[in-house]
Amino acid sequence: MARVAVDTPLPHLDRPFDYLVPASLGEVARPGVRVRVRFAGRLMSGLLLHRRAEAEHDGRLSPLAAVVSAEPVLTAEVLALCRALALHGAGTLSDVLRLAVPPRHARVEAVPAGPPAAPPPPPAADALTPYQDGTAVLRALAGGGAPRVVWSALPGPGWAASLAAAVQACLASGRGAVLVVPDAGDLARADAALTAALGPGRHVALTAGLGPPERYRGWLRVLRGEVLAVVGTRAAAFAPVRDLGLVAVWDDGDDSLAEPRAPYPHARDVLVRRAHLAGAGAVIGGWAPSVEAVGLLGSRWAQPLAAPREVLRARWPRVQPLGGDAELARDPAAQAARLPSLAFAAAREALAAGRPVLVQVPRRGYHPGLACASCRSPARCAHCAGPLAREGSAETPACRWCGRPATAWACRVCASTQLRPVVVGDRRTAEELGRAFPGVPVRASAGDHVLDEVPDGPQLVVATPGAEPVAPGEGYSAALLLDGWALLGRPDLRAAEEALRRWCAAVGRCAPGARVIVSADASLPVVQALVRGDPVGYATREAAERAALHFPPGARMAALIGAAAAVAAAVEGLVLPAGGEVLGPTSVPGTDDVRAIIRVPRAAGRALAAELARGARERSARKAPGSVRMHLDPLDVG
DNA sequence: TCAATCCGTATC
DNA sequence: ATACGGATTGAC
Repeated sequence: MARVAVDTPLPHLDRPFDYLVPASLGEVARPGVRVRVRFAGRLMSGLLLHRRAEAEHDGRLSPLAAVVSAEPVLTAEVLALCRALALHGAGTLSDVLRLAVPPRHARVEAVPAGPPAAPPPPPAADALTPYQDGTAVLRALAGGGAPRVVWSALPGPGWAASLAAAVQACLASGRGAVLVVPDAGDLARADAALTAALGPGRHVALTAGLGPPERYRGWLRVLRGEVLAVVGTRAAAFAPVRDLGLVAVWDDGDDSLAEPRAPYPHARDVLVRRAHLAGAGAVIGGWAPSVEAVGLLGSRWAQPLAAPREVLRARWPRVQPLGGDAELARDPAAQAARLPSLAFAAAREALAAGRPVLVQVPRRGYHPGLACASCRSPARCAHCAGPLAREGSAETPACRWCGRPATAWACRVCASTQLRPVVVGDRRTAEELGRAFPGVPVRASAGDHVLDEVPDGPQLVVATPGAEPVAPGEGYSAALLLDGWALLGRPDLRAAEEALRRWCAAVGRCAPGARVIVSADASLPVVQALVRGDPVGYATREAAERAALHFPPGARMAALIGAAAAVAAAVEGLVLPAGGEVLGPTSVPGTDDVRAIIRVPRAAGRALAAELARGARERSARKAPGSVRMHLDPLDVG
């Protein structure tokens, strides 16, 4: 008898089914193999979960139609992880398994397994020395322990070597390691650091850019134990590493780590859960760890890993905020080149020393939000604290969560009753800078023209957040972070956290002693956090504030998206946990869909996920018309 | 009384 | 989706 997870999209069939194992398949029908089974009269794919003597089902059993290949592609550890993720995200096991187990590539699979992984060379240097207890973390990993840390990385290119040192220490204990990074640029840097630390051939890099055969080849090498270490983009969080001893994620606040397919697991959550279930160590960090990561400190699941204050102070650049519009208006240089004189001076200084200057400008195309005309805090709904926006040419702005019109609005911070739209920066910045510094080369890195690195020498490097090229040596000598209020004024509850993460990414590319000018108000806590180099302190404060406003992660939210009638019926059929509320539905701009938001106290999060899953099973069992997408802990509730 | 058809429900 | 069972209908 074999228990099989059948690959069906129907939520009410989200449970294992029992099949007889024909004698001819007795040997190959092992746990984890891909199978074909007859299911409701049709031949369907599935994964063999386990073999049992007794069937749970009392009816007649069908035989397995075929074992697709003898490769046990689903390990017990990854199965347990997928089950936990499905439960947490109100999704089906099949949906999560599709994310965890890549499609088969028969030709690649036919190549026999190579020799098992050799032990790594001894560590050459301790790349965690600058951090308080960094050496202890490496020692614990090398000794078979499972330290879990939220890591605030010092600025500079050393982050990749630090992570490679952690992976190397884990490998030294005979266990495997998974490292996840947000994008191809960071992957190349982490890959190089791992090669430097471990030598060639002791790890694999997994990314969609490889193409299916190459990617499957690498994935199989991991599954077969030919390598014990993996670095990759978000799907690599599921890599079937043997004897998992360490998970690590770099820059965990980057939203490319959020999986866009249901049930939308975030690579950080995948890895945290995996470390928890497997008893592995964890390094979650970046130049600015996310509010969610810092939440792991509050619950004592992880310990902070940071440099001592004097090390940080020596390494952190001098950050000078430019203040608000009033200051700009008094500044004649600002009117000339739209560049305040302070920024102009910092750039000139670095260029004169023959060094590159980073200019960070926001991307265009953000949803225009509304802010307080007086203190510029994002405008929030008086009822549910959702973000306000003006739909089309409507006179009265409305809440993007619950849809209530904001009549008689008053700012929560300064009590002003005036609203104003947030101004977003534009592409002319690069040309204006070029005019301000004639003869100095201007390089742009944005969108589909991202530069990986720039050569040495005086130059202006204009980049959108996330596209900052690496500068030679320790980094840029100056950075100008423009249009800060545009980043801060986005109608998104994570706007300030995201602005800080992007600013810290720019700081991370700066050399010691660099000057950083940020065009944002010095009195804002998020700007002070940048000046002090204290993103974790900011995230801690932000988490407390969000809890007071019933925002995630202080509360749990779910978004239900689909046709109006389907969403209404789905919401109607739910029995919400105590303290739960429904916001909306409101229309989703640019689509025919609507979105309802369900918000419950944090303690009721598990109950909410269970109830949403029950609702989905019920709707699919009675073939309710229309489909409703459910997204727990959505990032974009703005 | 039997066969054809419809509808609901389970899918091993 | 598809298959199966039970109920329903219509003809002899």
